[in-house]
Amino acid sequence: MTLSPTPNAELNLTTEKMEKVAFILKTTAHPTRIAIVQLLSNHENLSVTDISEQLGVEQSLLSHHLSGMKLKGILSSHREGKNIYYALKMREVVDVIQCLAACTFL
Amino acid sequence: MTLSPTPNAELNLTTEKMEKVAFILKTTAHPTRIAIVQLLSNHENLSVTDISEQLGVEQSLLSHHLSGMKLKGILSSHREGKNIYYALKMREVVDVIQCLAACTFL
DNA sequence: TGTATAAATGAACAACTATTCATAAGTTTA
DNA sequence: TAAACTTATGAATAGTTGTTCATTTATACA
Repeated sequence: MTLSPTPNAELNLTTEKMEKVAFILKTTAHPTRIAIVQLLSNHENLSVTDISEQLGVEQSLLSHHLSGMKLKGILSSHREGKNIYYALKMREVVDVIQCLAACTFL
Repeated sequence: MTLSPTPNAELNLTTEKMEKVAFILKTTAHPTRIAIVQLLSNHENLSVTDISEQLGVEQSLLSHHLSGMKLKGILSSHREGKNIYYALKMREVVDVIQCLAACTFL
């Protein structure tokens, strides 16, 4: 049996916090970016080429998505030779996606 | 002690599901809309005027936000005399916000 | 019925986001 | 060092979202 994250807690965010939450949600709210999070939740590190091939998304477009997500703190990256490997940094977004994906009515 | 919603489950969404999740995230990803969810998570029903006063958001703008959220299934509404009362329909969005708000680094 | 109140709507515009394309910047290897 | 490979960047454009304002619709009440 499984409990909710913080059962029945009241939501009581400051304006600043709401802005920050909105900011992260906006960064996550795109099918391609959700696919990226999903891939990286199942593979510690992937190069841009790996991701591009897996998702069938063109290099440049993918790069734009990746650098945006990195800038906003969702992903991290490091170079290894010719390749740059991306990893999930803010793992909370996985729970966020999981939570909505579990809605049967979606 | 509290567990995560579905502990360590792998994320494995279809393209269609990713689109639906993105759709809901997008609808939530705005400070005013997060404030609306927060208000309605703490009060079963509120009229547009109530919300407008609480949030200091102008009637027409608020109305646009509310009808969008209703259209997308996040809120419901019913009329009582002159007033229209809104309520939270998709309670999962509270968990989504809660989850991100709990990130200490935000 | 006329006036007041509550909320929705639609058009216009501003602001932001996504996508494409061409090019540049690192890195490796011949 | 030149060629090949991998990724990033920037400009241009298309598409979407947010905001404002004026107007309309619905209801209540004098």
